Amino acid sequence: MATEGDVYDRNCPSRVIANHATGQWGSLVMGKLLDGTKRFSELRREVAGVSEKMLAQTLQALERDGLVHREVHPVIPPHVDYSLTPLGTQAAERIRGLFTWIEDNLPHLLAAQDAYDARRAENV
Amino acid sequence: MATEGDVYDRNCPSRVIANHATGQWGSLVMGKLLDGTKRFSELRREVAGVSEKMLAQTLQALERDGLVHREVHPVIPPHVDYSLTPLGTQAAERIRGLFTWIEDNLPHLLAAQDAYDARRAENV
DNA sequence: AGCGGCGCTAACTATTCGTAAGTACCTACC
DNA sequence: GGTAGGTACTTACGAATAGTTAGCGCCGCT
Repeated sequence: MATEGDVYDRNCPSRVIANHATGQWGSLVMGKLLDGTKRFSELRREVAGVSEKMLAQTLQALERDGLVHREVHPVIPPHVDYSLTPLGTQAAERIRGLFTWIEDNLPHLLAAQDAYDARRAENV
Repeated sequence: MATEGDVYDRNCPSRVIANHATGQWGSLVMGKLLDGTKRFSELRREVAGVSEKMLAQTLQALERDGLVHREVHPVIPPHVDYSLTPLGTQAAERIRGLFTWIEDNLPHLLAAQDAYDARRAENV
């Protein structure tokens, strides 16, 4: 192995990429793009809560990492398509796996939160 | 389905849990704990770059979500063990999957960054 | 006797993020 | 024909969030 990655090394570039892919907006955008090509404004609407600033910033980071492909159609009004690269698709599948797991196990997770809060309450 | 989770709804509790699990420190901590029970100071050392404040905060969030188990041994000097719950183990496996994928594909990702930077440079 | 390790917490500061507005151009409507 | 709205962003500023430093009480080691 010529290049070795270690996300537990704070100076390893893989750490930065991991932050882009697992960050709040990066992960949600990747997950959405797994459904297919989307326009900027579609993502803005579908990834609820993201601001235009953060969406633009997130997409630029993911594009630089080679996870997202940006295609500009030089028409008026502007039309820009975002899609996953083959590389990005592989990453997105893993992210989506986590999200669906969380969604499927939400009842257990919420129950754990309640139990935790109850324990806290009685120990005061 | 009684309880429905949707990480793309900004008010869904799954969004918060997803942020804990995919956040910079949360994801790294979960990944590390997949190797087995760790003490606070072990995590601090092994998750390079985390501050004590963020580690404590992160562990508390993960504990509340039922992903991490915290066991205090009331001895002096203090001894606290952190481990993954069965629930946390499932989530951590998915996180680890993403990390190892990133580490394995680092050369491709770095190449993509270089290509992107080169494209930017000539278009100036 | 002093230093460092243990697992935190509190106060302060640096960095990041969200909010709101501006850009330049077009379509549709009244 | 003037206003409202949509496209894909960028910029400036206040608010939230993260990192830095210090301290705590107690211990073993030297």
